[in-house]
Parts: sequence; C-alpha cells; structure tokens
Amino acid sequence: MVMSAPTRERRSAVTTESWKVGQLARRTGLTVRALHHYDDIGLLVPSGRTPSGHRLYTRADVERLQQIQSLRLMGFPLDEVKRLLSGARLSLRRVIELHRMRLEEQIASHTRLVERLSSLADHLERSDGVTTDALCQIIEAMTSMEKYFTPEQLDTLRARREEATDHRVREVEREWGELIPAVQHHLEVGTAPDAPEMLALARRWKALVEEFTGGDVGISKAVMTMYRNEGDVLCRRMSNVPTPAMFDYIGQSYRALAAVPA
Amino acid sequence: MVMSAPTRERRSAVTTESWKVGQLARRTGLTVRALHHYDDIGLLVPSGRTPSGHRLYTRADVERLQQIQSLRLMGFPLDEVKRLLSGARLSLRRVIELHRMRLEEQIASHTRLVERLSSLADHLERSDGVTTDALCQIIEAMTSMEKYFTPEQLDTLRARREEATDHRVREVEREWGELIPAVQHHLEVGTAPDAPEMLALARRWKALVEEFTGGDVGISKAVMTMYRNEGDVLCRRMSNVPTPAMFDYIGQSYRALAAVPA
DNA sequence: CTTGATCCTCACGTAACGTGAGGATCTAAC
DNA sequence: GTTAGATCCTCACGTTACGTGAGGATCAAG
Repeated sequence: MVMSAPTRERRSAVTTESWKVGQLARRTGLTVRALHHYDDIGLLVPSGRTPSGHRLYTRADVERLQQIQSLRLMGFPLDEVKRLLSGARLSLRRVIELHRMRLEEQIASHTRLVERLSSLADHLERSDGVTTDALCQIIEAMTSMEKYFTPEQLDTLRARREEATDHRVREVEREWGELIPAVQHHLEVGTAPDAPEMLALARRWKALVEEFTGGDVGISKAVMTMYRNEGDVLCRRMSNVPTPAMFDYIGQSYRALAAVPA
Repeated sequence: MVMSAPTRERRSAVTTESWKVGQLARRTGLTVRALHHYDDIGLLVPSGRTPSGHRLYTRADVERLQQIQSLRLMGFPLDEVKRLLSGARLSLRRVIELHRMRLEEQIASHTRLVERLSSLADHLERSDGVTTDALCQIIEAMTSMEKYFTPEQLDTLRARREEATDHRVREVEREWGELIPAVQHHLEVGTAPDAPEMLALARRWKALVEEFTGGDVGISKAVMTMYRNEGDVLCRRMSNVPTPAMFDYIGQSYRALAAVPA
C-alpha cells in the first residue's frame, strides 16, 4: 500500500544494512515519534548512531520491531511487550490469560453501557423535549432497576417494551398520569379504600401493573423491593411516582377487591 | 454498605444544609480527591467556603453531583457531562449515538483481540516450550490470515480446529514435517513431477490440504492468494513452510495426478 | 492546650504517544 | 560553495480522571 520512494531510500553500499527513523517509520507504518518513544522507554534502542547523532537501526532492530508489532497487535501494553521480549516466557500462558480476562471485563462493562445507552435513547425517542434533569431521572431509575432486577428480568422487560407500540407506551404513561393524581386525591380527602370509586381505580391500577410485570412473580417482587428501599428517594426526585402512603392505600383497595368478587 | 458515623455528621442547626468534602465523599462513594478534581475543572464548584477556605456544598450542589454521577454511570467523559449539564441538549441524541458508536467500536476491537488471544493460547497449548520468537511467528501467521480470510472463513477454520483432537493436530503437523522436506529433496535432485514417488507425495499433500480447507473453494482460494503475496516472507521467517518453487513443483504433480487416473 | 481527624494547596505520576519549538544535519541542485 | 527542502535531534507540554503523597492550616473534643 505504502509507496516508497526508492531514489530516497537507496544508500551507499557500505551502510545498506541500516535505516534511519524516517525510513523505518515508512516501512513499518509507525510514526517517527513512536520510534522515539520506544527508544525512550528502552523498548527498541537503535544499535547505532551516526556521528551526528541520527539513529541507525540494523536488521536485528527491524526484526525486534516486527516482534514488537506482533505483540502489540495482540493488545499487550508496551511494558508487557518489553517483558515478554526479554525472555520472561515463564508466565506466557498466564500473561495471555490475564490479558484476555482484562479485555473480557472491559467488553462486559462496555456492553452494559451500550445497553443502558440504547435504553436511554429509547426513552428519549418516546418523549421529546427532555430536560437534562429529566434525563438524569431516567438514568437514575434505570440504574436502580439494574440493582434490583436480575439480568434476565431486565431482558424480559426490555423485550416487552420493544414489542409494545409507541402508541401503547404513551397511552400507559397517560393513564398513570391520570391514576396517580386520582388516587392521591382520594387519599387526601379520606375516601375509604373499599369505596366503589377506589375499587375501580384499583382495578385499572392492577391492570397496569400486570401489564408491566407480565404476571412474572419475580419481577413484581423486585418492584416491591425496589419500591420499599428507594421509594421515598424516587418520590422526592421524580414527579408522577406514587408515594409509600399511596402504595399502602391502594394495597388496602387490592385486598378489598379480593374480598369482593368481581 | 458504608457505615456513617452520625455523631460526626451532625452539625449545628444553622449550617445543617451544607456539607464538607469528606462528608459528601462518604455519602456519594466518591473520593475527596475526585471532588477536588471536579472543582478544579469547574464541573462541581461548591457554592460556599468557610472563612478558613474549607469547601461547603449546598443541597443544590449535592443534586448536581447526583446528576453528574448519573451521567458518569452512562460512561460519558467528564467534559461531556459538563456540556450536557450546561444545557446543551441540542445534540442530546447525537451525543448518545456517538458515544454508543465509540463504545461499540471498542467492543468490536476488544472482541477481535480476545479471539486472537484464544487462538494463540490454543496454539501454545498444543506445542509446549515455545520461544518468544516462535510466538511472534504464530502471531504473524494469524494476522496474515486475518487479512486474507473473511470472518466467516476464520470461524469455519476455528471450528474445524476445535473439533479436531489434539492427537490429530500433532499428527498433521508431523506429516507436514515429513512431506515438506521430502518434496524439497525431490525438487533438489530433479525428480520428475510425474514420477511415482512424487505422485504418492502429491496424493498425501492433497489430502492434507483438503483436510485443512474442508473442500471449501473460498478457503483454498484465500490460501493461494495469501501464499502468492506473502509466501516468500513466510518462508524467510518461518521454517517448515513450502517455498514458492516447491509449490510450483507440487502443482505439476497435481496435474500429473489428474491426467493419470487413480 | 494538645491531639487526632479533617481540611487546604501544590505537584508529580499514570499510557502511548501527538504536537509543536528551536535548532542541527543531510542531500540534491544550482 | 551555497542554498533550499527534507529530515534529524532534544526538550517539553498536553491528553483522562483522578491516586498519592508532601507540607501545612483548621477543627472538634478532652
């Protein structure tokens, strides 16, 4: 690929077997600065210098450089490359295994990040004009969920949200937006939990919850746990989240629902 | 998880609403140094200072810090966090998308590295006592292959190697170790390509090649291309690789094989 | 008043070079 | 012999997100 300029590369017959930094850089695709750096850290010290101080690399140096590039292609950091080339093959397999584990950890962590970001982009697409504050609230909710749900449960939830239409998602949000203030109101004016209006609200509430959990007991348990531990924090930081008091209240309506058969 | 010491945390009623760095650090799980750093770069400048210069963080500061932590959880670098919090939501989706792409590139590159390392570990397990030089040769061969084979072909080859027993792999290596010098010998002494000994060698050669390619035309073509482009380099740097001349020679025997039905 | 905890501000170190600054040397052409 | 352009040299700062002291001031409690 690299077109070399043969007129410039040719040298006197005596010094044919040595190269200057620039030549070596062109041949190997590295930069001059990188070669200087390798010299600085003692990874590749040129065997010779001209009287004026210009670096001269011999064929042996070039071979070492090829080895360095090979090892760098495997992603080893420069100091490991140096150790490996200095004959520390005692631990060769362990070094590789460690390196692989480091990489896999990074892959896992980056994969988690990508999942979060996708999920975030998803949320943003549904609701336009988000403020940075709302953004952070979404993120907080997401990370809380990661703490309380198992990865499989998160997968299930994500799949369910993906298969739902945007329309339905907005509808659900609107419905919560109606339900929560309504229940709040009844709680404040002291409506009995088993009053017919509350039973009706409880039925709608239950339907929404079941649509979210999909009838999965593990998921609904996780929701409860999350709610118990973080509920008050969520309430203070997000609007449109039921307070623990409301939760109690609707729970009583639930029990009333169960007592009075539909 | 962190046990806070309430006796220490309690402050006089007047200053209840402010925290010093250490307290904030304990509450948020960050280090004091990190908070200093955020102050230095202007990401989170505490609203107040005591007369003696100690930082005092207000509730607003704590909220901003929570936002910072949210965005950091998504893997955004600090300067992006700063930009996002300064209300540059113009590009919110683009920022997220860019960030996601960066991460996915990294994942892809690390995944490639892990594959190489696994393959390398594989090779090392089959042959013990490798020198660093041999190691680099293996790496060079591997990266050459990545240049000439498509990812699917590499998958196929890897799968085939994995399903092969160690025993068979060693056997194949031993056989190449016999065949190559033998053919080299006949080439040097000038045996005719259609001589019976050469036909026998060609048959064995062909069987080995077919075992490697699995009859896949794409793979055998890729092998040929790689060989034409890198053959001489490979020969100079690795022992036990057929020279281009040998390749020509065995090709003639192939044609003789085809002419003379088995 | 002392003591231990906490606070402050520098300031260097990290990985692998990029990017000049300022100056010496080389090579070919005139 | 000189000169221009390419190439070489050695500093030395910048990059990320802090860690890790150094050396000293301040705070809270006994």
